Amino acid sequence: MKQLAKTYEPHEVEDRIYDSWIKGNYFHAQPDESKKPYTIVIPPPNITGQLHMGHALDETLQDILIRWRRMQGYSALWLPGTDHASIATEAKIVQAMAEEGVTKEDIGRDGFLERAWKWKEKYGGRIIEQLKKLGSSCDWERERFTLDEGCSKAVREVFVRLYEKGLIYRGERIINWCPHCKTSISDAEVEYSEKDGFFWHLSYPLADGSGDLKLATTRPETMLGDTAVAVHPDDERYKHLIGKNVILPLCNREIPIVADEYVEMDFGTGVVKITPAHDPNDFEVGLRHNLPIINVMTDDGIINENGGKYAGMDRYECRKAIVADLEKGGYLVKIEPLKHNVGECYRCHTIVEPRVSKQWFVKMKPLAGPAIDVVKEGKVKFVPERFDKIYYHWMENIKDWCISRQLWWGHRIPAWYCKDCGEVIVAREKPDNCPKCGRLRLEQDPDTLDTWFSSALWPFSTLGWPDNTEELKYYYPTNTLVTGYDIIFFWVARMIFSGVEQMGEPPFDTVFIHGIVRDSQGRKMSKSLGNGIDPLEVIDQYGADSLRFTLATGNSPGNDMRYMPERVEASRNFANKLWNASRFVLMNIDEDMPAPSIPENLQIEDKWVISTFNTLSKEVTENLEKFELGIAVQKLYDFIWDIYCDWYIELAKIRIQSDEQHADNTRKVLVWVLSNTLKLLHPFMPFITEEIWQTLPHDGESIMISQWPSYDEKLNFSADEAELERMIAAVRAIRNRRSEMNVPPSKKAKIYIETVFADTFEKCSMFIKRLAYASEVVINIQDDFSTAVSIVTNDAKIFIPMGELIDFAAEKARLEKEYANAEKELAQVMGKLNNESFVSYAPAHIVEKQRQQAEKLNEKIAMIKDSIAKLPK
RNA sequence: GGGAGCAUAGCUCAGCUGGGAGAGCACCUGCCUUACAAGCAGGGGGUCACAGGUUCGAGCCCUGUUGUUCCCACCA
Repeated sequence: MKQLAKTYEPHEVEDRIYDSWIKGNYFHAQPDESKKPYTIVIPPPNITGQLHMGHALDETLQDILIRWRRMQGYSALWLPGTDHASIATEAKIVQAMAEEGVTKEDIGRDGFLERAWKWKEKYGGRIIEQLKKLGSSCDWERERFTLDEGCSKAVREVFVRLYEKGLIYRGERIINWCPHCKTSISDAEVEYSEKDGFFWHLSYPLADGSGDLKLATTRPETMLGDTAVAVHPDDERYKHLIGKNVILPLCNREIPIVADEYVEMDFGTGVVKITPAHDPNDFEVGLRHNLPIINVMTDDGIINENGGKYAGMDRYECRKAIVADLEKGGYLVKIEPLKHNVGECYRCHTIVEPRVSKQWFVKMKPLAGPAIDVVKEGKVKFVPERFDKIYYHWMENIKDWCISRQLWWGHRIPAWYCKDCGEVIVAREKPDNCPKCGRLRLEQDPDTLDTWFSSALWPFSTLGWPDNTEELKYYYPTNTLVTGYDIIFFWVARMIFSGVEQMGEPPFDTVFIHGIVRDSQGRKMSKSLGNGIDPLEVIDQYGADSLRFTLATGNSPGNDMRYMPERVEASRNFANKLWNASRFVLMNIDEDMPAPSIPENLQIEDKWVISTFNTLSKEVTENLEKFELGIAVQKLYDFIWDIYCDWYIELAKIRIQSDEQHADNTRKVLVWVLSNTLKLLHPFMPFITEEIWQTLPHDGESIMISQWPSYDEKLNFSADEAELERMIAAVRAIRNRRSEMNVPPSKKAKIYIETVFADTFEKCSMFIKRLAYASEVVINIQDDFSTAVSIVTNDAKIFIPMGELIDFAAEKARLEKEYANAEKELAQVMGKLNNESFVSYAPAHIVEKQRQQAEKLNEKIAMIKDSIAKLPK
C-alpha cells in the first residue's frame, strides 16, 4: 500500500512536480493539423517587475484555461515573454546610475544601452522564475522579449507600412511632457487627480491706457509664454475690445485680444490668457488665430531664456516669484483657493507639463473605425460584456497617438534625416545614402518608440510575423486574451487595431477581463502604502495551489477582489481535505490495482456518486466555456467536500466493512471517482492533483496530459440518485433530533421506519444503522411507539423509542409546530396552484413541481398527525 | 460634465437566460467515530440599500432615490 504524509506539504512537492512537467516537455505546443489550436499570449510582465498579486491572478486564470484546453485535446499554446518597458526600465537604470554618481550623458547612448541589456539579463529572468512558482504551464521554448530581434523587425515593418500609408507622421504638436523622465508621453499615460491649488486673478492693462482686463489662471508662470488674451465673440462686455492689445505684465509685451468661441462667458471673468506653447486648448486657439508660440521651459521644467529674468528657475519657484512680482506691480487682484485636476506622469507621478514639440504620431481615426467594427460585429468579445462600452467610448473619441519618446531604451525610430538636403527617410534598414541628394550624411532619429507600440504587435510578432511562419498560420488569431481592466486602453485597444490593420484579422476572439486584487481593507496594493502581499511568500507558506484556488474562487469576471489571508487558509484546508481523502482511498486499495475503470454491478451509492460526478463534469465544462471560473471551482469544492468526502467515503467504509462481496467494486469506484475528480480540479490546483494522481493507479505519464472527463449519458442514474437522497434525508433528520435532545453518539437506539419506499430503505439500512447511531433498523413493522420520538421526512416516518429520555409535552409541542409549518407551506403552494394565472402562464415543469410539493406536504401532514395521535395522553 | 460597477448573514463574497436565499470565515452545542481537530455532527443568524413599476411569480428585468468605488473628459 502506498503512503502519503498525514498533511499535505506543498513545498516538498511543487518544485519536483514542476521539473517533471518540464522534463516531460508537456508545455510545448506546436502546429498539429490533427488538433485544433488554442492560443493565449501572455500579457508580458515588465523586466523590471517583481511578481505581485495582479500577476498571480492574471497567470492563474490563464493557466486554468490553457491546462483545461490542453486536456481537452487542443494544441494549446501559452506563449510567454517579457516587455522591455522603456520608460519604467530606463527610469530604474538612471536611478541606479545616480546612486553611483553617473548620468546618462556621462556614458553616452551606447554605454547606456550596454548597461540596460545587462540589467535585462539580470532581472528579466527573475519574473519568469517567479511565474514558474505559480505552476504556469507556458511554452518556455517560445519565450519572447519585446525588444528581441523578431519583435524589433515587426516594429520596423509596422512603422514603415503605416508611414507609407500616411498613418504615421511627424509634426510640431502640443504633447504631454514629463519633466522628470524628460520625455513626451501619450494621453493614456497621463493620470489626473484632484489637487488643492489656487486661482490667481490678474489684471492685464490695455495698451491704450483705457483700463484693464481681469482674468484668472491656475498656472501664473505660463504668462511668460502668453501671446494673446481671448474673449468670446458674443460677449457684450468685451466685444468692443476685440482687436485691441493688452500689455503683458512683467514682460511688457503687447499681445492682442482675440475672439474665440472656446472661451466660456460664464466662467470666471470671461477672459482667458492664451499660452499656445503650454496648454492644449490654448494651442488650438493659437492655431486658429495664427499666434506665435513661445516655449518658456526646458525639458526638465526650468524656465528658459524666453523667460527673461526668470530664466533658470524651476517652474514652481518661478510661480512664486511671478506671483510676488505681480503683487508688487499691482497686477494681482486676488487669490482664491481652488480644487482642480492636475495631470501626472503615470510612471513617476511628476506633474506633466503640456509642451509644444516635434514628435511622431499615429493617425488614429482610420485605424479606430475597423477596430470598432470587429467588436460591434462580435469578432472580438469582451467578458464581461460591459467593457465593450469603455472600449467604444475610448476608440470613438481617440486622438492621434504620440509614439516618439526621448528615451534610449527601446526601439529606435526607423527614420533618418539627410544632413545635406533635409530629406526624411523612413526605412526597414539603414539606408546607404540619401535617395534625394545621394549624399551619405544620414543621421537616425534619436528617439525611441512608446513601449506600447511593440506590445500592440505582441499577438503576431511573437508568432514570427512579418514572416509567414507555420506558427503564425496555425495559432493566429489567438483565442483568449486575459488581462485587467486597467490595461484596456494601453494595450488591448492597440492590439486590436494593430491586428486588424496588419493581419486583416483581430488578434483574439475573447478578451477575458479581471479586476484588481486589493488589500483586506479594499485599498489598492501599492509600494508607497506598503500594503502589498507578496505572492511568493503566500506560496511559501500555503502552496501555489492554495493561492491559485483562492484567486479563482468567489470572484466574478471584471470585479475587484480583496485579498483575505483567511481565504488562503480555507483553500489550504481544502487541499488538505482532498489529500486526506486520497490517503483514505490509498489505504484501501492494493498496489497492483489496475488503472481506474467503472466496475459492473454497481450499488446504489456507487450509482449516486458516479451520476453526481457525471453531472459535475458537464457543469464544470460548461462553466469554463462561459469563463465562469469561480462557479466551476465552487462546484468542485462542494462535490469533493460534501459529496465525496462527507457521504461517499463514509458509505464506502460501511460497504467495505460489511459487504465483502461488493467491497472490491467499492474500491474501484472510490478510485475512479477520485481520479476523474482530480482531472477536473487539475487546472485549478495543478500540483496536488498531479501528486495524488501519480500515487493512484493510473494510465499515462501525467494528469496534465490526461483526457478531460466528459459527460456520459450512460452514467446518468437519476433514479438511484433520488433514492439515495431519501436515505440521506432520513439520516440527517435523525441526527438532528438526537442532537436537539443531546443524545450522545455512544447511545444507540432502535430505529423504526414506516415508508412506501421500503426497497430503498432496506437497501440502505446498514448505512442508516451506522450513520444514524442505530442499534437496529426496522422497516414497516408496527410496534409500541408510546415512548418513541417521531420524525417525519418527505418520504418516511421514523420512530425512535427513547423511553424515559422523552419529554412528551415538549415532543407534542414540537410536532404541533412542525404540523403548523407544514400547513403554512402547503397553504403557500396551494395558493399558487389555485391561482388560475399561475397554472396557465407558468411553464409546465414549474407547475408540476408545485403539484408534487403539495402531494408531499399532504403526506407529511398526515404522517405528523398520525404521530401526534400516537403520543401517550 | 459623461459613463460604469457595487450595495445579499457579524465579516469577505457567490448567486449569468425571473420559480429552493447560498458559501467560506466568525458564533453556539456536542464529538479525539481507525482519511483529515487544517476535522466530524448539529444549530442560530438575512425586509437581498430604499421607493415605485413590469410579471402568475423579482435578489435577478425597468424607472427613480440614496450611499459608495472607479473610468473618461476637463472650464482657463
